Amino acid sequence: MMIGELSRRTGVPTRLLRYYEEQDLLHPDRAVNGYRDYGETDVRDVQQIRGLLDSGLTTEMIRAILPYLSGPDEIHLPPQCLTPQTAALLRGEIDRIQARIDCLARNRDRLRAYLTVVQPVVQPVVQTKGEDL
Amino acid sequence: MMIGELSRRTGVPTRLLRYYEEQDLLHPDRAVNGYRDYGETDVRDVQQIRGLLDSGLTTEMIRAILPYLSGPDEIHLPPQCLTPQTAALLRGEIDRIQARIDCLARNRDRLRAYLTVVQPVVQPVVQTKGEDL
DNA sequence: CCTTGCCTTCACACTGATGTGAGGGTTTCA
DNA sequence: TGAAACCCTCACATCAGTGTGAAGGCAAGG
Repeated sequence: MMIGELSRRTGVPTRLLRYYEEQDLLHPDRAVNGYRDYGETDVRDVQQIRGLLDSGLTTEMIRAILPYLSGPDEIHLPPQCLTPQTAALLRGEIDRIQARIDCLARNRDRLRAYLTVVQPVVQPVVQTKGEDL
Repeated sequence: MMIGELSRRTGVPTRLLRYYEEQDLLHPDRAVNGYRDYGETDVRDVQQIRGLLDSGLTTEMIRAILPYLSGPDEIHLPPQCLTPQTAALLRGEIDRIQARIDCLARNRDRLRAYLTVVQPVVQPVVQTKGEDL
């Protein structure tokens, strides 16, 4: 499919799809006329990229792990592709993701705690006539 | 305390402390000579700010909620200071953080699954004399 | 007094992720 | 043939968060 369709199907502007290619996250084929030619799997990949970017990962990290996230269930890479170095790299990325999760969870908890302290109970509705906000 | 000490105690460069002030997140007093004069609570505030920034909140959001977060345990502001809008905003942010956590956890699990499939068992320890990692 | 090490403001610059538009080719359809 | 709707590259702009350095004031100590 061409870039416009991928954009429509993912909701991601074409500008970003080109940017992700520039960042080596997507590798569409090129048609004879030079148009990018995306495959079906790119839809999922793009959503994956968006989610990870939004979660605070850099394109660099995503570039490192994306190949191993591609298949939903099926692993297509033969085991010997996983060199010790790659395995170590993956473990490192997992750790970093975990650290990020911890950080986010911590701050989520802080915000939640605050919210419950300050608003212990959701006010049913206004019972006085004044609007004091 | 002066900016240098706060910087040392929080690990945040002075440049950023000034930036946060410019963004209306910190409000140090000024000594007669013009030096910024921070209080003890600012240490916690700065860490708070760092965490929230790192969690993807903008300075604008933080500015909106920080006044309510200042006390470590004690909330001294009356609850009506938190407008319903701000509360909603806060809940929205919490939800978004949660979504990020979910996304990251999902992908972390995938990477782990990939590793365990491809490397079903962690080699106990080196039993041969080579160090190959 | 002079150096050293704080502090001040100002300001330019970079990065990553994005928006936006110019200038131009291609395909399709009327 | 011409307009519409695609596509291309290039490039400048924005935004938040930072780095960095210049130019200078203040304080303490030899």
